[in-house]
Amino acid sequence: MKIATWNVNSLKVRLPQVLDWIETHRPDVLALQETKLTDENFPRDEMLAAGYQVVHSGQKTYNGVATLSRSPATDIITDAPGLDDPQRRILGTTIDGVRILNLYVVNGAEVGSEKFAYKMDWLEKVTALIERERRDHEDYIVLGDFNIAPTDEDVYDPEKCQERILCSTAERQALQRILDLGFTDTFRLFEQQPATFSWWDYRHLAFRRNRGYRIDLILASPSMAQRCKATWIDQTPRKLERPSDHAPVIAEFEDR
DNA sequence: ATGGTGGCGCGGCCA
Repeated sequence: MKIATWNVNSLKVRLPQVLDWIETHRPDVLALQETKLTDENFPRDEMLAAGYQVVHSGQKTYNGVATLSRSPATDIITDAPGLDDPQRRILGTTIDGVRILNLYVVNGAEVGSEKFAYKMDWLEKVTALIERERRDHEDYIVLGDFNIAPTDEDVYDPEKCQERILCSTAERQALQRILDLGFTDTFRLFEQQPATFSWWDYRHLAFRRNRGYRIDLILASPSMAQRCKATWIDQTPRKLERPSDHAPVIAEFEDR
């Protein structure tokens, strides 16, 4: 089973790239973030023609999460309890018996800002949701754009980024609280090249200089981590014309 | 250096 995540930064713009990519990689599940589309504008027919079922929780202009899958998705949720939130950032589905929680974590702007406080509150409520759902789903994957670089290894210049957004102790502790529920960052199950990132700012030639961050993660429950054969970041789409600022991440799991 | 780039959508917000 291949499970992937990709922040596409507008599915309207990136649709041809996404269709090419799923044709090449044939993931069983692809979690998308930042679709920036209402549900009625989602390119459902194109995805169906490519062999993928679609669940989307979107809004105009901002945010939006979609989960594409070769098998149908059931038990769909689009919110966490206590998060009375119009922002479309959460999409839970069950696909081939695996619970998949697709997240577009709040960016948080700047440490100490109002948006940062909101990010912390949002993460707390999502963590409570995961904790509750975990009891009913042994095979559980949490994936998406976490807007948190787990460690200094996941940042191009740790000193420059110290205690700044994406890297602060508070954000890393919030991620650790999810990991403490029994999840593994599957990328780190395997030997990786140093300075392998999943997001680079559009500005200052950051991609060419590899000034990036690894903030797109695939977390696995113990039963899934045990079956994980490989996790890698596909930087090919980031090199295309008019790319997303994020690269897709793929994890491959042995079948039960 | 408070800039810079990109998306949405047409002014200003968000990342």
